[in-house]
Amino acid sequence: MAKITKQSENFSKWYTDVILDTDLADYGPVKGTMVVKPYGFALWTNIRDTLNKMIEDTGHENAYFPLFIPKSFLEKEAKHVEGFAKECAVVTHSKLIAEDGSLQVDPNSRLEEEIIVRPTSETIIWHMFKKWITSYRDLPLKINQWANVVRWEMRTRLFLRTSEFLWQEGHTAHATKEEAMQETLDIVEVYRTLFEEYLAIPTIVGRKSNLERFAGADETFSIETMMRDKKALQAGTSHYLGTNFGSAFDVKFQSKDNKELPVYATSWGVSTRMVGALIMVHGDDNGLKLPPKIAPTQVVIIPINSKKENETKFSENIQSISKTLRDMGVRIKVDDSEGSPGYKFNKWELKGVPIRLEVGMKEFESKQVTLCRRDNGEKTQLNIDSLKDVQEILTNIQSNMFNDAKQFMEKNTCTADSFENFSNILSSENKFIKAYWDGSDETELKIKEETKATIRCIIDDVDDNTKKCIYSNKPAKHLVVFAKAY
RNA sequence: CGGGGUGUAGCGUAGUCCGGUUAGCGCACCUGCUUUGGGAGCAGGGGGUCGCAGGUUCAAAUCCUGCCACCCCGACCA
Repeated sequence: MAKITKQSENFSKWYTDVILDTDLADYGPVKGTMVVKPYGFALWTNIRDTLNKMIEDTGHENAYFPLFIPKSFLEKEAKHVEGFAKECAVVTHSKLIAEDGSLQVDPNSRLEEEIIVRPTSETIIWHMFKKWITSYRDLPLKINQWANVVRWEMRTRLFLRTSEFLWQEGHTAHATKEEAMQETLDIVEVYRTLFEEYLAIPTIVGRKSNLERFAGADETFSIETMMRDKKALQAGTSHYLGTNFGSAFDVKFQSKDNKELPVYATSWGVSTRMVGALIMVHGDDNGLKLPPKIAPTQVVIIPINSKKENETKFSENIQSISKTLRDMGVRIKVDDSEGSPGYKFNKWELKGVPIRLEVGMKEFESKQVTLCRRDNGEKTQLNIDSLKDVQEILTNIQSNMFNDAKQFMEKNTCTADSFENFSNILSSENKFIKAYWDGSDETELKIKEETKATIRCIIDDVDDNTKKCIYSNKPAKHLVVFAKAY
């Protein structure tokens, strides 16, 4: 395990170093693909299980739809096609021929209709919804699936943007516009809770501008987060799809009073990108820093008994400490591998384990453990009889990490009253900027061109004429957050 | 696709301009001894079709031709 690049030297390199050195993931052989290694998968699993419970608790059911989508399905919703056409993996043949030890595609096996590897599942799900929805009694239909999707991206980065990624995608169908919009917003709250209470990541929530909206949505809400380099990461989205997919797939239902009515839709998702957010929001020069609630290992115990004194009693002590913690429901690991204590301290700090307990002869004799916190580096002595305090310390670390991140985001969010001021901030400090915007695509594009900052989301609407657009100076329609984004 | 690079052991590299011993070094790995409370030391050891194919030559990692792959910067994006 080599030393990682400092954040201040090269943040991108730091990010990659951390992922590779902590065994979260590795590169796959096909460009843009990623192997999620056991430590990374354990982290993902914890996030997934937490969110899955929240999704089920809000009345959604899990299901699984096919990976393969007929090409014609994607053509049915005009904007959806446009948005995804340029990044689809396409299956065109079904056979290979072995020739002198090499494989050739069999030209005779060409498929009549090409198959798309799903970049998202709206089309296939609405194809099925047509079969399932006929009456008001079938609504609302609230489905979620955990799946992999493929988007053939030009530039990829571990966890943030890979050709294939894991996610959950929720798809719901409703009888009214109001109900669908409420669902869209309810999900935003579910995501916000996941981020703030479990991942300890503060969020900014708002609507997307026309240009940034999901292909096929009438309205997109996004969860925006600030990384340690002050760049924004869109960490989750919830879309109000109106009747776009309902009408594209000809889904209608009969109401109580026997009318034929359109079906309203939502879709929403979060992905393995969350792991990237976790790394970049909390990590420091010593590596990962994982919030206790989702850390694969919450407490690592390092036995230190180099001289192998009193071995039996010593290891009984370690076992008793482990058992006490395990019985409390704490996820622990004892590192009794070979290697120096210093090496292990650094290794587990790098891996972001919230609490390290050092137990050597000193501690053994005084019936104590040395407790070191990953969030602030504090070392304290803890009596063996007070091990139950660990639970409370974990809770404290969790909230401390959230507060740190929140403070960081607030400190690096400002307002701008002129475009000159606006550009200066972006070129010198790279902060989030709250500013007024006239609501036009044109202005948004010009600002992006000149500063590389984009509208992350709309946080408020304006209807009096006193507020002016930061760029055009025309009457403002919205208060928005600008930032450079991943 | 436009611009710029790079391919030598698991990783990082020297050597290429100017062809010439057994392709060198660091990390990692293996063995042994000494160590072990903040990334241990010493000694020994294993691992290479020098991206691929062809050519020039007594001799090619090095020169020539062709191909392939990957990386960085731009448009796309959970």
